[in-house]
Amino acid sequence: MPHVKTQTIDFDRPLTTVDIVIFTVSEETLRVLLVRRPVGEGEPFPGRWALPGGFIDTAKDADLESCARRKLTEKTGVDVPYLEQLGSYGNAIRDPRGWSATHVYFALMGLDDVELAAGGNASELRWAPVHADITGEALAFDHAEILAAALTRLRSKVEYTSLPAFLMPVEFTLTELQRTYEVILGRELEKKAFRTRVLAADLLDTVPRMQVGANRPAQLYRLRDTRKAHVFARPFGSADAPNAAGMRR
Amino acid sequence: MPHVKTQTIDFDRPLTTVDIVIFTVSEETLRVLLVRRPVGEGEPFPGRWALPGGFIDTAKDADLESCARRKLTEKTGVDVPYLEQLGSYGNAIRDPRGWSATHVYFALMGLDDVELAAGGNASELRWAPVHADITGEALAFDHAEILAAALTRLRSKVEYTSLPAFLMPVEFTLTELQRTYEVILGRELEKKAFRTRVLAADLLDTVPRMQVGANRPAQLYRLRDTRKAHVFARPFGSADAPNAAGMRR
DNA sequence: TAAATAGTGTCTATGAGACACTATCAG
DNA sequence: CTGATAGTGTCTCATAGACACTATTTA
Repeated sequence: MPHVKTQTIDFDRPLTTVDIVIFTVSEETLRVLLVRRPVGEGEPFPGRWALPGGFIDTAKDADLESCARRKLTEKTGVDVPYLEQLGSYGNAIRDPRGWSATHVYFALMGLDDVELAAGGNASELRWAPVHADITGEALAFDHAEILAAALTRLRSKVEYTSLPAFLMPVEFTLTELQRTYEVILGRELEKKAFRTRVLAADLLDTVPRMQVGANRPAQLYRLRDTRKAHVFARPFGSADAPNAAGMRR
Repeated sequence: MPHVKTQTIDFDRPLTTVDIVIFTVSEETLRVLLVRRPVGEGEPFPGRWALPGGFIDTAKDADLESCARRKLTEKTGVDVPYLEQLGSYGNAIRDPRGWSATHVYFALMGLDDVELAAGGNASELRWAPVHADITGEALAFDHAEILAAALTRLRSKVEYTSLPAFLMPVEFTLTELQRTYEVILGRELEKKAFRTRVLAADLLDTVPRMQVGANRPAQLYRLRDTRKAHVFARPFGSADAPNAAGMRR
């Protein structure tokens, strides 16, 4: 009898969910994890792609964040290194079942060791590339709008934080990290300025190995603090956008 | 019969509220609006001070933000110039009535023309000064924690945005604006650097009047865009904290 | 006149941007 | 050797910080 207490409250309770926008980078492409909506009786948006998430289980979830972590672990099989709240979205029309609100989390992960183990059926889960117009895709609910907000947040924070380091495999070179910045920002950064800043920030530990290839070997690094992002005093610049900070949230 | 549809959903619905942290500055003091909890049958935290807010009215509120605006207008009688989402807080224990989640908004307003008209009884509503230890006060629910988060957000954004301009009366001098920055940041700023930055940002319109007093008159300004904050490329500095940006959210 | 606050001139230090330069590998 | 990418030296420019200076009012 889950609704015994409801009568003591004067207002109807909105449907409440938690959704997660989780990004990664692979093949020099920013990607977001999507799941396919189930097809069934009374299911909204059957068969459409959606952000991972779902209803809060008030019996199992102690709070919103652990609900988000639970859902992520169910999908990716790993404990994500970076998780923050993006915001919440609630209105009368986003869910055909009624007034609903979703608490949205924003997560980043590297892709070295992970397979999307979950669910069995791989067609139900995919790392979708984030093209320029992905926010126009026919995602379920208002998830296209939420994804757009997450992208804005990501791009904005990448301007002045070390967030891209959370999108890397465990070990990486400075050039690879710079490429991740460039992929997200959609512009090139100046090599010397980038390296000076990142190294001065003391974010990275060198690992005593080099990445070899058909050229001069590159020093490998790994994140020193895998839980907290670094904030640079100034945004990354570029030739055309000397003050490209955008709205920082 | 508000709960007819509930049986189609497998999970219990958390209680859902919207709360607002609204700041202002008066008498060189940062203040937050608090309301007294009602005393009555089944009311949690009776008589305690709390952030303004309450249940979503799914019949009247089209979305979360309009719910927040409705509650603010009920309390302050004005349309607040700055409103953004702070985040959401939900867990099993914050409300004795059950698993609950609140969507929290962050608002700023100037105090020139406003009386707390609402409610009639003035003892139910107050602009509480934000002292160093206000977050230890015995606010209702987890509102002390939410207030602490809002303060962190405010202080963080004041380092690199024009947010304090939204805390000013309609017309103000540069020195008064600088004082507001200093009150919030808890440290003094360098006059010349402050003025150069603010004027270069092209945020303000001069009004063709001066503020007179027992000294040289000061130019009066007003905000050019009363809806959008400006983001400075670098944080405001100080003697002791050349890189005092903190975590920007 | 003094007191008080408004507002400016100017020097220095810091770090980003540009870009050419050197370094070290495979083949 | 060449090709390719890693990594550095160094100059210029913008702007913050410091702080002393001038400006304009009332009493």
